[in-house]
Amino acid sequence: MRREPSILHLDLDAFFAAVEQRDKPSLRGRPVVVGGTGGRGVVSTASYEARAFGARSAMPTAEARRLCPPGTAFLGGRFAAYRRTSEVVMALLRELSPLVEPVSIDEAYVDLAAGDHDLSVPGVTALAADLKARIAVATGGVTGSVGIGTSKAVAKIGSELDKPDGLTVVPPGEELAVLHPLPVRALGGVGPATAERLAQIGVKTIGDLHRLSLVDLTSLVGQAHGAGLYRLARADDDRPVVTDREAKSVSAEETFARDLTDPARLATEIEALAIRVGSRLQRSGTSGRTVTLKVRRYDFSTLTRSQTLAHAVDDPRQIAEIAHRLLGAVDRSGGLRLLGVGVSGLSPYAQGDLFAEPTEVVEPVEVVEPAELPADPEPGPAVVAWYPGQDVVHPDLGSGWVWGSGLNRVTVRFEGPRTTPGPVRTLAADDPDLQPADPPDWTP
DNA sequence: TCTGGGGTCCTAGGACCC
DNA sequence: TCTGGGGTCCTAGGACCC
Repeated sequence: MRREPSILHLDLDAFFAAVEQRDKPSLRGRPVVVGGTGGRGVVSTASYEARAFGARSAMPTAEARRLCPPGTAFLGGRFAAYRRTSEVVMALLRELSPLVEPVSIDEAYVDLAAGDHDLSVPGVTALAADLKARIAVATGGVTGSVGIGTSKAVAKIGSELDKPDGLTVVPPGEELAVLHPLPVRALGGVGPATAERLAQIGVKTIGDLHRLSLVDLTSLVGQAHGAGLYRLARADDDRPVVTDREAKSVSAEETFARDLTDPARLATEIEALAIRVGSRLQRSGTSGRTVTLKVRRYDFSTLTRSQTLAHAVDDPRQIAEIAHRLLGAVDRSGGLRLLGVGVSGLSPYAQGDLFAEPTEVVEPVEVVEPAELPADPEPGPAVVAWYPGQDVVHPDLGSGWVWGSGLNRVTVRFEGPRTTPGPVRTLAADDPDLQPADPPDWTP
């Protein structure tokens, strides 16, 4: 725990749904559910309007459909748009400090002590308010909740306290007063199973947890977990903000619309998964020694089978061959609902070739520097609001997304053939040919 | 038309080595 | 003759996170 509130946690509010509402004005103010739209889909994100009807993350989409009224939008998701919007936000965070730890596409920690900031409570409060305003402008209205405190755990809990669009600074010395009334579930690492175990001995709040001895806690939930919770209940958390971590495993899995029994179909699916995993390994210049097959049966029982090899692999054919052999040893009667293939035990460089250089991934990009363009007159009202990351279409130039925008110009990167990034073009912001793209998969 | 997909970390038992 | 213990690797499963 630090003496100053120098760790910031940002959590974007209902992020996927917020991006959809930004890009499709007709969705604003209405319930929006983003996630799997098929029969076995689950909800990734529900907008706050949808949450009012009970829709929640991880809920089966079928249940969300029952809960939400007609007119609710159920969307499959546009991950490229989310990633681009996320990058805009992460770039703003990196302006605050070089120490930014993205936790996921919509969440990050920032170590403000590594930047040049006034770390008093009023100082960081003003900083957070300014950050939130800049995020809203840069993303076209996506909001985030910020928590600031003397540790990661306190910052994270702070960001949860005032959602959405929240701002909570926990002053040094007040950590326990903030933590102790909260349910144990508020602590990172306390899920349904741990909460249930704690509830059985009458522990409901973090304050209750504080009264448990280390021995009681570890005997209840295990050595590492118990020791971790013992410290968290005391706001004793010195985990650093880490900018990038090496991946430890790469995997792909698929739930089928109907359970599969046909051996040929299963073999095809394994090959497809192995190609997804292998190509990602090759793109990142890694390979791994352990191949894992995951199987979920018709009754939702789930098992894994793995094999560790003498050498690391990244070749989809080899991965598929091992996964297929592992599948041969599991009971497939009754049908399989899901198959997954993963590779772990990763090491840099492929296939045990010690002298190979990592494959350089070259993205062909043709960029027209926006700097060559005339500057915008200042100040003045924007003609049209364009937002970085926004999907757009142009009758002659095709589909693309907004790279940057000024008061009366907009820079768009148009998609090239297939997935090759196309050229960047700058257009007048009021060009009538340029239109926001409608999000696909729109089901009223 | 119940329950996704991509991860991380921990535990526990057995094999094997010293 | 009898009886160890520690460390590491592998496998499988489970909890948890977003």
